[in-house]
Amino acid sequence: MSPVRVLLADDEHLIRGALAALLGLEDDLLVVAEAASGPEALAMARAHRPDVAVLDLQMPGADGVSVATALRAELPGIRTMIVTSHGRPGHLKRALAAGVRAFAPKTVSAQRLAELIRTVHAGGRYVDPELAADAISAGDSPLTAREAEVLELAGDGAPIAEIAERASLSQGTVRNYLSSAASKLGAENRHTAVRLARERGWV
Amino acid sequence: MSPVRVLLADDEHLIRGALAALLGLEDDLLVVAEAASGPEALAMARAHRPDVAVLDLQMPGADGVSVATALRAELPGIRTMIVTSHGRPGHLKRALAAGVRAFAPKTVSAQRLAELIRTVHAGGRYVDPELAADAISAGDSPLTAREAEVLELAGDGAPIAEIAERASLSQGTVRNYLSSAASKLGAENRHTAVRLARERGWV
DNA sequence: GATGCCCGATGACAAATGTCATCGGGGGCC
DNA sequence: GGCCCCCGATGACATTTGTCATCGGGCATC
Repeated sequence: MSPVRVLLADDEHLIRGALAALLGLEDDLLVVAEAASGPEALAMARAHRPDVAVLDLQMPGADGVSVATALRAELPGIRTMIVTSHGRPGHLKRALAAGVRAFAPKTVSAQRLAELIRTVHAGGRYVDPELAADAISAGDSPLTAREAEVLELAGDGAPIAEIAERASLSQGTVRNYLSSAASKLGAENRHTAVRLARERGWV
Repeated sequence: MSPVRVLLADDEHLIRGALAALLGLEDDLLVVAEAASGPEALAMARAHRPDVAVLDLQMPGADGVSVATALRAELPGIRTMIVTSHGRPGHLKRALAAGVRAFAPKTVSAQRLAELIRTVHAGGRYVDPELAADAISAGDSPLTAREAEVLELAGDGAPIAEIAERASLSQGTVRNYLSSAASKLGAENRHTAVRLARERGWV
């Protein structure tokens, strides 16, 4: 049986290299390409047509989920999986929506990762139980589209005036949205609301 | 010549294992212990007395710098180095103050890391040029001790009243400190001030 | 001993923000 | 059609926050 052709994408050279070396020890796995950024991962996928793409969540240029989305559209034959250090519920949700087949934290062992790659290649799926539990307990976002949008614009601490301008809304409207978003999240001001929404992956 | 005895501490099993495997390939390096948390790293250091401790910056329990500080006090014979994903200027400064001999991002290759371990073992020092440049350009914190403290308490978006209570200060005083801190940082409100200070590693 | 800086506080004022009621338009659903 | 929810807006009001001047105490430095 021919080996599973794997694409590794992670911006940390240290990890990527080490991983490539370890996975290379498995007889049935073959790392055919490596990438250090989102765009590079896409390019490598186009060039090498791997069976499975192992993507880090945070990469320069485009994050793992964006890459997965692009791959799904362009090269649906490639199965994607996400490996990440900080798994937030929203990421998992976004990832699954993007057709990612597996989602695991970097705390798994290389041995386990190799198994996951095989599972994914065989058409299986996997989600880290702990992350799944978090995602389920976080539930769905109670925020409306505009509330989320405004909340996101408020993310870097910008004043209302700036948010209003960037969202092309009146300041009053912005304040109303922020107020209702904060109340839905149980926050006492928009800044904690932003933090909570981020923790739950709703922005 | 006897090999360099190395302690590896990183909470991400995937990386730690991969790293251990790769470094193990080097004839002159010997990974004698691994740890997944700060306290565990300390325990392992006491038990195995490595020559060099390679510490991740962010670990549960105690971060790399704390571990380095503790090691310096308790086992000064162990040379420490920090490897990290997100190198912020303040971390570098704290690390050097803690007697860390090398500071590198995880974007280096395993080969390079092996070299660094040898360098550190030989008594040398190394700081990633880019991180060093950042640290230098970020300069010293213009914040006074209380300003920084209050700014940190403001970190999660807490209202003034809560900050005042937690800092045992009057609300007016808190507002004054936040105001002066924001003005020193060129921010238009405390929230962006917090963000800027964090980016520069001043909190 | 004067000077300067940090600490901690107060008062006053202006500006930003949060909250609420209310309005009109649009769309989905029973 | 009636109901509900979202969108976008306005006005009014209370609260929070930012800004500034000012004060006194402590501490270091020249």
